[in-house]
Amino acid sequence: MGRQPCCDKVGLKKGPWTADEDKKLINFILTNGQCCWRAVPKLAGLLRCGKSCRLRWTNYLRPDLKRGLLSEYEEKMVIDLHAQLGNRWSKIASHLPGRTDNEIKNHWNTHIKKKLKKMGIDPVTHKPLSNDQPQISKQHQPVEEQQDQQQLLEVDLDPKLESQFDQKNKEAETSLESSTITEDKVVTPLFDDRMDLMNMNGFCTDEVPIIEPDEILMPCAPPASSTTSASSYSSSNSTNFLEDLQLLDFEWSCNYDDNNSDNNNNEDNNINYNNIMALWDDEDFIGNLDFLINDDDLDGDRKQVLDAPLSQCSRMLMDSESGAYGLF
DNA sequence: AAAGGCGTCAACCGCCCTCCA
DNA sequence: GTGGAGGGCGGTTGACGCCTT
Repeated sequence: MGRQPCCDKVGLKKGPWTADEDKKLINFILTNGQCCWRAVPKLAGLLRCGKSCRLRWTNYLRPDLKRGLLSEYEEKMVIDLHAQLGNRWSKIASHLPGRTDNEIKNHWNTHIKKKLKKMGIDPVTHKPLSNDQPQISKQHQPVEEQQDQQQLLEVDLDPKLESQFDQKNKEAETSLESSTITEDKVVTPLFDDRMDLMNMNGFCTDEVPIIEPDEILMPCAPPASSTTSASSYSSSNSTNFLEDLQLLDFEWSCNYDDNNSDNNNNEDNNINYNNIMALWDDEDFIGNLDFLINDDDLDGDRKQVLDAPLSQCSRMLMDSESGAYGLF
């Protein structure tokens, strides 16, 4: 006998999620947190497999997700990490804040693979393609492509950081002869040092923890005017779920203070939770969610917002017991 | 304007791993 | 030690939109 299916598939809905289903799922997770996924569809009133709910949440609805194309820097990180880890997309994703394994996998297959092949690099081995395989001879390769190829091997750094990096790298060279991979962490002197420097610069990288049920990061735009109300925005000027949240009349501070971990106070949590629930009851908001689902034409400015470093994030915590969200 | 090709990506499938009774 | 449940992961599929002819 084969393994039993993860759920009874009879009568279960498949295919694209509707805004209403999204609402139900988010509603449920905001209320109860991420618990047993198998029970989620039943409790949330969804005709979906638990697995489908988990995927929908982790790949699309999670509030800390970045949307839009991978930045050049992220792309280079993916290539670098792929060279070390292979197709371990979740590991790679854990190094890229706000990106999912599915997103990275798709981007790899649709963009990066072609890019590397075009430049004569084998996307599997990350070595120059052998002669029997079609490749562009370097002699005949356009200069700019040769430059691209070189740049792919190096992650761009802020010039201010470059000198710091050089110094740190020298130290690293003395302690580590070569890159090594451990079970859970890529140990690449060059790469990790760059990561350290990025952290110094306020850009969160390195080991990005998988989101815990009680800890969710919210990218944060500059503090919105407190006069903005939930009912005053429309889908026409709102392209992003996260942005929309920030436009609302919440007392959400963007000045996240790590030492302020005491902020998990229930009163604030309840206030914010009520705001969020009110938000989900707002039909415009669901409209925006639908817009988000079909969001495929972000303009440059918005993409910048989406790519904003996590240093600009406020931190949204979900009380693991009450399931209520609170914000620092 | 219509048809076909192509690219993209959300979602599904099935295997694997971990945990726990 | 063993088997089942639940979740994670990587590969694949299919719907949809855009582009070309």
